[in-house]
Amino acid sequence: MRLEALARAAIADALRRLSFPSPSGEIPLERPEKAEYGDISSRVAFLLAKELKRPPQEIAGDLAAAFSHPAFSHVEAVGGFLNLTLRPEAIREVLRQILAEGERYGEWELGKRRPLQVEFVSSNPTGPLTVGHGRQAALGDALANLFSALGWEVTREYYLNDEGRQIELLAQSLWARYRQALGADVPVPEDGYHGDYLVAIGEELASEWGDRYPEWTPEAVEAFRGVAVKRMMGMIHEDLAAIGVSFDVWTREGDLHRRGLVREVFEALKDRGVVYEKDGAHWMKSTEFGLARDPVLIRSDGTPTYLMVDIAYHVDKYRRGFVRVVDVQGADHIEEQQQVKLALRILGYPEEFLHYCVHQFVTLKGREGIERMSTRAGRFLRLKDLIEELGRDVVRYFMVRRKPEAHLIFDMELAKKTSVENPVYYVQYAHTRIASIFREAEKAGEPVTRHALRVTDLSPLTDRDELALIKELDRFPDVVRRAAESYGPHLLCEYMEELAGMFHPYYNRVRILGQGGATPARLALLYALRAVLQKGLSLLGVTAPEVM
RNA sequence: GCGCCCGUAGCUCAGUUGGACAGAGCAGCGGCUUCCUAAGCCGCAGGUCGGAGGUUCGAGUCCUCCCGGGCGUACCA
Repeated sequence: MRLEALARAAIADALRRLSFPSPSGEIPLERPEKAEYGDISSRVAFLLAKELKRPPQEIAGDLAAAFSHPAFSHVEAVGGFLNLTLRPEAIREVLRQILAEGERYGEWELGKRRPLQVEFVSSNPTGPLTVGHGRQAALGDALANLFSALGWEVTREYYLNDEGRQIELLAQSLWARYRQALGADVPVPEDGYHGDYLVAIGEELASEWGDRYPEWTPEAVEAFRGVAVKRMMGMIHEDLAAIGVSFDVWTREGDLHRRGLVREVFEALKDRGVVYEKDGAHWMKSTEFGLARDPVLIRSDGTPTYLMVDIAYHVDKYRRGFVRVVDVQGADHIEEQQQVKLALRILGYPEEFLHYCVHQFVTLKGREGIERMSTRAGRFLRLKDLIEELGRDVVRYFMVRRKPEAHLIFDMELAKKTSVENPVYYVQYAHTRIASIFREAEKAGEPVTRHALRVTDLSPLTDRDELALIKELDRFPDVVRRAAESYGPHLLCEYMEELAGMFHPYYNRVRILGQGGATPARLALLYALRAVLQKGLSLLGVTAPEVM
């Protein structure tokens, strides 16, 4: 049994013995920072104070007196808190269980193999991916990994918006570059795409097609749109390959139209009476439901807006059987999200179906001219280039290290020059050191396999750092769960940095090899630690190197 | 104006469902290597948790207002 479960059972037992009521919900537990407060503490007495009409400290005192559980060596009531101290054997038992679970330690079965979708990146094919998309790629992929670990059947999906006005502008921008390559003085449209990346493609097309498209005719639109989207998708695939993210499903906006779904969902909204006509367009009555404004669903020219398609897309997701959908999106989509959620609510879809992981933007520090990135203005740093410069591990780790809803200041110079003090290296180095010990241990004929270590005598593990490490390892499954359910992979970074920060001093102080009976026991501890580091890093899409 | 997010040490940020004297890394200063990788370890210094009220036995955490920053407020996506 895990330590928290142990403590809950013991406290519940004491409550029963005293005929005290149980608090509504779980018995609250904490891991106190100070050693003198024990291994686990509970403020359950505070919760019962009102109901029992007695001061918390009295209740805690009674609980301490009635407390009796073999896993705990002593109990103390301090200032209303109930502080529990575990017996070392109970802590070591946790290690044995971790070794029994092996590489699966940290996984859950909460998802029960139900289908869950993570939609992320979904960048329009109007340019390569920038470092901003990098945050989303790292975040989405980590969340997908985390939900897999919770036992969900996860689908990674990319929504491809390959139609509409932006694509038209892209095509026209490319055509302008093509004309320029042929010596014509054709400017890129002011609200078009000004990035360099279209210049080279324009030149290629000039030499391939010659003067075939002198005017911006419907034929030209068709030709350039096709080429532009194809080439942009090529770049996006390169960027995704660079960061190591791959998708299971690509959904194109055009598919939704062709299936008649957009029309059908619009009609459904109309049937619910939440659509009205004004100025030739169809609007949704969102203000009646408390939102800031009414959005257009169908333009006066009869074409559906992005929002309308987005609503239909989510209906489609539901029909495809997803029990839960997580959309990773930038903060500039918040209003859109409110509108989609409202529409789904009106249509009667369950509230818990759609979740958004909203993230703020990445600011690049140390690169002149691109502090405020804009694909359209051609002012950005390509994700692939960043990764080539810093390495995939550093980029991925940095991108998820901060909570999504906070701005991320990516200090280029720091990320580069601190390759020595970088937190990702700090964590990876802990793994590398353990790997190194295991190489030496094997040479020395010590037990190194899980099979051998799970039956080894753990009683030599009496050092305070050793017991503290085991207690920290015990937290891992909860961290995984919380990181997933709160859409905060940064919690995993924090945890692993803590773990590495406990291991390095221990390593420095305590020798593992050549210590007689203590050696196998310590190897057992390090085996579990290595497994957790591996698992944690892999959940973030970061490697766990054997050698650095 | 309205909506959402952020404001914690010089810098970048953590901080469970409110809890026991506010944490980490970097930067700064001073130490540590006959031994499993020094990409490491030990120590010092550094903060009126943006401000003001309020709720509570207890507020960095919840509520209100204010200040500062970001994003949105399109028949763009």
